[in-house]
Amino acid sequence: MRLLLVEDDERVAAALVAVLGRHGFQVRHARSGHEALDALVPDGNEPYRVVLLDLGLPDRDGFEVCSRIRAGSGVPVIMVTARADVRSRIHGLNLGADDYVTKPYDMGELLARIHAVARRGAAPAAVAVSAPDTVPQQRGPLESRGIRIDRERRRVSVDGRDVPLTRKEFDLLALLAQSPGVVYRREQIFSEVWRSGWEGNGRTLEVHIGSLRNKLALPGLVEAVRGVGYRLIPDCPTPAAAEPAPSAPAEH
Amino acid sequence: MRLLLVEDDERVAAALVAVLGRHGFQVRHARSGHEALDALVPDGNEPYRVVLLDLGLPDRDGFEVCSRIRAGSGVPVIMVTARADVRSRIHGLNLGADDYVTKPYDMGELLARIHAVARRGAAPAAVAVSAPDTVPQQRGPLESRGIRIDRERRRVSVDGRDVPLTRKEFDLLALLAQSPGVVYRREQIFSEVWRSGWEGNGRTLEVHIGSLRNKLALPGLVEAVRGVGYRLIPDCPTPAAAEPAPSAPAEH
DNA sequence: AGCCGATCTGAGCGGAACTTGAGGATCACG
DNA sequence: CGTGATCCTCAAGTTCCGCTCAGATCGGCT
Repeated sequence: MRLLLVEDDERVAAALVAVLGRHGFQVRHARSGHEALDALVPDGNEPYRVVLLDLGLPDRDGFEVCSRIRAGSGVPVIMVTARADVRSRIHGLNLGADDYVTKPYDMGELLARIHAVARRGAAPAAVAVSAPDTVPQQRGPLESRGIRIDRERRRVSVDGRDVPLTRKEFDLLALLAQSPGVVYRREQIFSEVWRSGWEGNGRTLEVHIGSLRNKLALPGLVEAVRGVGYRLIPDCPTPAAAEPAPSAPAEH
Repeated sequence: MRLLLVEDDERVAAALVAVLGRHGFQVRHARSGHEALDALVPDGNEPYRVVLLDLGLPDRDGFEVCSRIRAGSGVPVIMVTARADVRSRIHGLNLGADDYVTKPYDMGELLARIHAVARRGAAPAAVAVSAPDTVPQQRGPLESRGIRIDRERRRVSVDGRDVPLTRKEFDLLALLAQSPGVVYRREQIFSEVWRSGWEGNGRTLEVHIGSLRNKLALPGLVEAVRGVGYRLIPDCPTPAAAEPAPSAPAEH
């Protein structure tokens, strides 16, 4: 049974490889998200039955890797991270992770969880090769359409112009900007930006979206999806078309 | 989306039913393991998409119920219990539970986990397994016949052309596309696409099917099955050969 | 306390989405 | 070939939902 381990810490990785190996897994070790995505491209070999996504500190990247994996494949993903707060858990699960385990964890439990997701049988590697990088998504301060979002300083600028945002506005934007194009449902937004489990009573969300739109002054950027939620329109004109690229699985 | 809640404490159950209902689940409440097992017997209704197994004190029974459920069905099971020790967790997971959540839990996280296990859909251990190549492809973008359905982005494109769909149209298409070729009964469609098991009064369903057909502009794609429901015609011209109608839904 | 910005709530508006009803087309079956 | 049931289309209603504005409430700061 093949398993893909994504882990940047060599020592942790070595230990895991050893244990997992002893339990019958054939482990492939990827040291970065990029390497992981490469490894997941179908190559005729037996596909991976589960991905163990364990990015130590740069967790932002972990989330991003997860959603990219999800964009092209249905492999079960277990996120393993030190970030134990509920927000992160919910966020990770909403991005498509199948399970979310926080460190420190019990090895036995991790194994049990791996088996639990693996026995569900991965949906057959989903769509063909296509859609490897349909959505360009920078790392670090993410940028698209002239918007620059600095998560650490919680600052946003449009075309160099600094735009002061309130807390909620920023969180909202940061969430949507995580995966431009993806539709975030209202409940999902509430559980990630507000305290989880909170149902917006009034027009709260709309009001904040409204003021966010005003401040950014980029018409059409934040799009409402009727009856569902909101999304950011990515800069590439036709993102949906996604270009099946009939002849060439042109990977950048 | 139907959900089976197994919970012996009336108050906890009531609260959960309320919250889950608000989040679009059609909840059936079983007060005991026995009742739960009864409820899981296939009865022609839409099957449960997930079981929330929350046995407060008589936990012994909880494990047993879980393994019995697993013996007869492939529904995803989430165990919710106060027993937090690693032993119990491992035991529960090894018995076939898909996730194990300990009280007290965060409602938002529970919801996220419910969605996570429901997302991948039950491996239908049910009867209708027949068709071998109609693996319900639950994750990632769906694609067939030049139609690309991206559920995350709620976008559909036909031969690269972006086709804007309304909520109902999209949900309808996404449902049918889950298993091309399989016939979805009207009631089933209503309970999936329209929340709460409300049987459509007028020509609602037909109208939506109509506009969906118009927008997709792929004649013959969405086929009406007289007196039953609708289905998508898969791209493989005729998986017909396998039409011995073994356990055919005898139309009397 | 008093100020001020941030957040929340409620009412009204406009438009998109949904529903309904009637008439015509099609199908299954005698 | 006739008949009833079922499905499709079209053109109204009707509901729902997101947007905006204005005022209320909350919370931090001096």
